[in-house]
Amino acid sequence: MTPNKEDYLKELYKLGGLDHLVSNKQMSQVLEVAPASVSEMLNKLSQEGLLVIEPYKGSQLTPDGLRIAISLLRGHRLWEVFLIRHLGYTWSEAHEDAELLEHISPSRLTDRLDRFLNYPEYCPHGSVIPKSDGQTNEDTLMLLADLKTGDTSKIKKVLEEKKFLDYLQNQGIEIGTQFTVTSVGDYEGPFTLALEEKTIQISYKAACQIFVSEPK
Amino acid sequence: MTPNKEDYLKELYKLGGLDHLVSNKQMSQVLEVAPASVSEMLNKLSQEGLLVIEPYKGSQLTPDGLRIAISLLRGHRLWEVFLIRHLGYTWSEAHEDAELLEHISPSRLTDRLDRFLNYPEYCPHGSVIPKSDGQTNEDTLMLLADLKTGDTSKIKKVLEEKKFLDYLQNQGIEIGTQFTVTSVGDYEGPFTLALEEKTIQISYKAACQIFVSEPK
DNA sequence: CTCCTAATTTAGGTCAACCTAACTTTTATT
DNA sequence: AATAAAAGTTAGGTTGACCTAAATTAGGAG
Repeated sequence: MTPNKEDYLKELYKLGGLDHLVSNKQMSQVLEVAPASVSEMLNKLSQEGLLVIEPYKGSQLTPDGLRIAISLLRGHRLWEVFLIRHLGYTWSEAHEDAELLEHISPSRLTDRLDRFLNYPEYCPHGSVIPKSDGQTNEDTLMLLADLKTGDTSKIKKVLEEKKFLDYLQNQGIEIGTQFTVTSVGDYEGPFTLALEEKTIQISYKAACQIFVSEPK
Repeated sequence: MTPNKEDYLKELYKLGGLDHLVSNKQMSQVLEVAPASVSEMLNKLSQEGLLVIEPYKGSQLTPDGLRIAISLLRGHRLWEVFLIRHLGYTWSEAHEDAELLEHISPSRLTDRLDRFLNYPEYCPHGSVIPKSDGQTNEDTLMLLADLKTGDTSKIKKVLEEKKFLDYLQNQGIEIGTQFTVTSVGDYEGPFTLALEEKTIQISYKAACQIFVSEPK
């Protein structure tokens, strides 16, 4: 299992899990390789029994592939906790270096790291950290984009993408931040949020990448 | 710079530093690749200006190559400190996983790790940890194998090799352990050492892989 | 229901890092 | 100094992961 193949499995999981097939096009976009390269690599991985291909339709992880993907995510998120909690990383820095470190996550290491960090439930960006046995209970969250004016809620999870993370951190948004939606622009217009200390505006696109708890 | 090339530079440094040429044979042994593969790779690295080859004689790092090699060693040793101090690794486990982690050591990460660990001077096996700027003041030590009966000294550094490390740790040898040589076998016979609490015997070969301070 | 477009696959090629086998240079021995 | 052994290099081949270009399939629009 090379770092390369690991990335294919991880992205396949993130894009579809066990729910639905993932197209080669999506894979080629997130992995930034040519579609032909995706076909080729997926064929190898399917021969290894890690995923199943429906030709021209898409592919999906097998239980074996799932196990590997989840352990990568576990490593990634534990490393993020370490980098932010102990080394003073920013959100986006932590994500970047965790992308490298996740490929060095034998269970001997991740299990001990987990203990050292005192078994954190969430990564700094709000994603659930799978347990050592691969178990992972995702919370049911909603998109900020689906809130209405007047709703009050809490930031629970954000998608991990460098520029987006920097943008959020500059705005002062953190996991757990409580806010009230004070206005929602029409036609995918911006959301205005009242935080504890200040009011900020975020684009509709950003609102689609932020998960929040049920509003009250 | 791939992890592969990094390993060539690191081993070249460990085998010869800037002192003397290193033969391809040595390189092929420590890297466990065919001699022909060494020739090929060293050629590439010399084209990149990281080392100089004297055909049929051996090769040596340039200042650029040295810089990379030292930063790898720095990463390796800092990771070892972390693994042992915070994750409860044994000597040999720490060495193994540090071999992987060292290839993920951008200075952003190692410098912060260094600070987190409170700027340790030595790795758990007694090697000096190079500073961020590449500076490294090696202590002058002597081999345990060169001590005479009656000499009293302290363990300062041990070579990092899995089976050897396990052997030492089982014997209760640690960096800083004080001991007195109570007998030296003839013809490369074993050394008998009186530690604080007990007496142990170690082979001549082992005595050649242990560094100690000047006896008093 | 045909046809066009977008997605996918196949074919053929590159590059990095390895290998074995054959050849050359160095060195050590007689 | 001649030559055999050891070390190093060159040549040619393999594998993994990528690429472009060409051929194929799927699915929606008229």
